[in-house]
Amino acid sequence: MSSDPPTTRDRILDGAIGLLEHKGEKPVRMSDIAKAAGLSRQAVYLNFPNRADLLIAAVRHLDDKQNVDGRVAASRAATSGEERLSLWVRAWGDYIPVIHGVSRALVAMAATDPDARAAWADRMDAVRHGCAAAVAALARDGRLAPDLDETVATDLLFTILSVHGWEVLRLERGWSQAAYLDQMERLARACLLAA
Amino acid sequence: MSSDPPTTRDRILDGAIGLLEHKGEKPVRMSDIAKAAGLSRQAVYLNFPNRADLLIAAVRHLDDKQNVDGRVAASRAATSGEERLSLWVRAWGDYIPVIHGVSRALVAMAATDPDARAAWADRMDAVRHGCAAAVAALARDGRLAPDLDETVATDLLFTILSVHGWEVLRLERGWSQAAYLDQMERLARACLLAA
DNA sequence: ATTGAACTTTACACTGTGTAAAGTTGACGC
DNA sequence: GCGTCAACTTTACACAGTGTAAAGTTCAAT
Repeated sequence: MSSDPPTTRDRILDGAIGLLEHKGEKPVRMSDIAKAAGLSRQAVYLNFPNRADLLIAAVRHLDDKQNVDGRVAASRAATSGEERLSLWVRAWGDYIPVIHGVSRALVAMAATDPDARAAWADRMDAVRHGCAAAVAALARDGRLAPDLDETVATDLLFTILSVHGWEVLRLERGWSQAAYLDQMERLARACLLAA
Repeated sequence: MSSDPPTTRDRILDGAIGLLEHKGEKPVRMSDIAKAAGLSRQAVYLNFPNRADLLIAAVRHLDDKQNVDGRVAASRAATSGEERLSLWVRAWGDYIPVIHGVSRALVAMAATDPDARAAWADRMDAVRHGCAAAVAALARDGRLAPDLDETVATDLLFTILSVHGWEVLRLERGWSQAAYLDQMERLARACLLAA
């Protein structure tokens, strides 16, 4: 079952993802990715028109391999709004480490490339939808803080759960993933729940 | 009083800051900065060894012109810990729009340039100190949430008050500065204060 | 034996940074 | 008026990284 050798395309994407995950200091170049996939630089351009498209494909590749949909489905199964909020915070919080490497590269690329910008905006929109759904579930239960409008609450939750925040706490401040998740859940509840 | 014509150095820095403030799409190049200052590209290199140093100087220049110390001093004058937290959130929150343009450029530069990385880390450290002082004041008053260690509380406040968060809410989500400040104050209180 | 796809090799155009050096300009001292 | 010094311009080039172009290799399938 699926023991076929991976396609060149997949080898490139897996190589790129690997490099971006453990990347230090220097940005990952097309030639680095080629080397990681055991190809010439030109062969990479036979599979992807440019760096932006490669990075965008890498994100989608990760989503497939890591089953984002499945992860998120768990939070949709929640019975109460509060439970849904917790599950969502943890589902997304646990997905951040997975996409973090590629995300960094894509965000950096977004500074110069409109396609990269659009692709990242698109993904962040999906995350915002997850936040909106959690907030809506809270509101339905009458558990949303009364002075919070649903849109504002969604924006707040979305901001709290930013990849950037994860990077600061986890990588710069040295928090464990468990501590990160606990505090984000606590923060989300403190900020959104009615007293 | 101080009606001397500005030095070339200052004209370069002011020009760079202006460009970075209203920058759209494309990154600001050395030649753009030169043009803004009414100089040749080479003249810029007579004043700054490289782009990273120019950006770092621009941040410091802004600090001087905008009197960071004065702004922060207000929060130090607070009598209660709670007041200090509010004043700090607002002082820093109101400074973010000022440095935001240069900050973006410096952070982007940090991806490739160790000096830029160090300069930005240094500034963020200063902000963290402001957060730590506010948290310490709360703790002194016994108003810090009992399940929060001072370090964790500082990290949380620091993350909440990230430039990135401001960008998301203010620029992407279209919040007003007043709404941003109100919600950040509310968030900080919800997250840090004892019930 | 031929073909075609996947790949390599070589080479080059382009952008932006940074270096190098010779030439211009104008204020100031004498 | 003359030199000179600093601030600047102009021209030119090295370098990295992306992306394009095209000719050559390899090998499996037909």
